[in-house]
Amino acid sequence: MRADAARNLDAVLQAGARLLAEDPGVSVAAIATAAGVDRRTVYRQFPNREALLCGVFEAKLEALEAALDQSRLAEAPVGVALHKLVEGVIAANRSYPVGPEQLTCSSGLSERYAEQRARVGAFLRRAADEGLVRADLPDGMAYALLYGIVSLLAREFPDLECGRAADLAVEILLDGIRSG
Amino acid sequence: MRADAARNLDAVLQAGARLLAEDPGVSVAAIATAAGVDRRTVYRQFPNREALLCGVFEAKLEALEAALDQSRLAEAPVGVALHKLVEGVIAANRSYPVGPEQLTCSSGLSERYAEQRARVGAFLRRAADEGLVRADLPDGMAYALLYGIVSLLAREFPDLECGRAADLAVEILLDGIRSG
DNA sequence: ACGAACCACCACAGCAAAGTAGCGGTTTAT
DNA sequence: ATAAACCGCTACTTTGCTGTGGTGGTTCGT
Repeated sequence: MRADAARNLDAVLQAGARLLAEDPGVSVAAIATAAGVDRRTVYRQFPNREALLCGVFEAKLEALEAALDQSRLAEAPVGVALHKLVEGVIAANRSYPVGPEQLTCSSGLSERYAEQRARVGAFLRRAADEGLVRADLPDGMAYALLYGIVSLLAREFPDLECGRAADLAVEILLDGIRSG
Repeated sequence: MRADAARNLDAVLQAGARLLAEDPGVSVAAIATAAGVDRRTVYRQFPNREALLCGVFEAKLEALEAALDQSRLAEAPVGVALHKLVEGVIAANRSYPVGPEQLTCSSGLSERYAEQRARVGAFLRRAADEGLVRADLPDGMAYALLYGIVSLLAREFPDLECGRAADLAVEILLDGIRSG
């Protein structure tokens, strides 16, 4: 791929993530315009609209995978790993504020997404085994809460710096908002 | 309004809320079909698509208002009021699983929504004054967390019975998921 | 029972967005 | 420097949804 094409691809993916987050039905034309690119250019790199959405999700997925890798979920002390994980996920959500719910993708993205879910699930099980988090929650709830709270913080409080947001997220996830 | 018309209106609002939750761009035709009603019938009660969306939001808003009223936010002990509030909001979210983010309504719904926010905000301030919840959180975060966790539980764990879900939601909101 | 209100089944125009095509000009890699 | 790759532009067809009109049949209120 040529350098200018790569530049344009980046711009399209970034603009796409931003616009899709606030309106899942944005037109390809709007995304192209926001990326400072012709509509035809988008169609040159993605055969159709759905492929573009897949591309955006794949970009986010890769950012998340990088965050998981950096957190060393299997080896690091659970507290440390959790904080790193949360910080990475917040950063990824800031760059690609799209949610995974609008994924009707026919490619293998769901599998990669499920794999991530499994990795984090295993980590949360370890956290439960080591006595950090409750073990009596319904299946998948710890995972849902982790991503829910993190997405909430990332989306609704954009003024919070990444590290501070991660501190708060971990604090709230583990200890709630009770006083004292 | 005649009885059959009211029945159809209910069906349309309910189907609309359900379908809109999983795809904000559903066609009026799809909603009508899901409600077991002709497309023309929808257009008889709502002049256009946007009015239909407003109707759905208004229905949810009224369910939420009823929940707020029943919780006696200003007088009841904070713990009791919080639990009642959460239970009511979960029930409302189950009936109308649409989020308030897709509200481009030009009618006065935003005002009513803001009023609700203010009522709950005042209650949360009282909860902080009485020492139940932390007072050092960024502005609006307690509110965002309350609605975020409640929506999460209502949406992702539909098998949980309402009361049990409310127990869990309050527990997690106040004390987090730390073990012990 | 009976009139009024409501409904379902076409059918139609208008529009916005998806996707496609070709061309002349520009950027990139070697 | 040059050829290949890429881009922007304009224009076109197709598709799916919106909103409207009419007609005959059905259901509700009294």
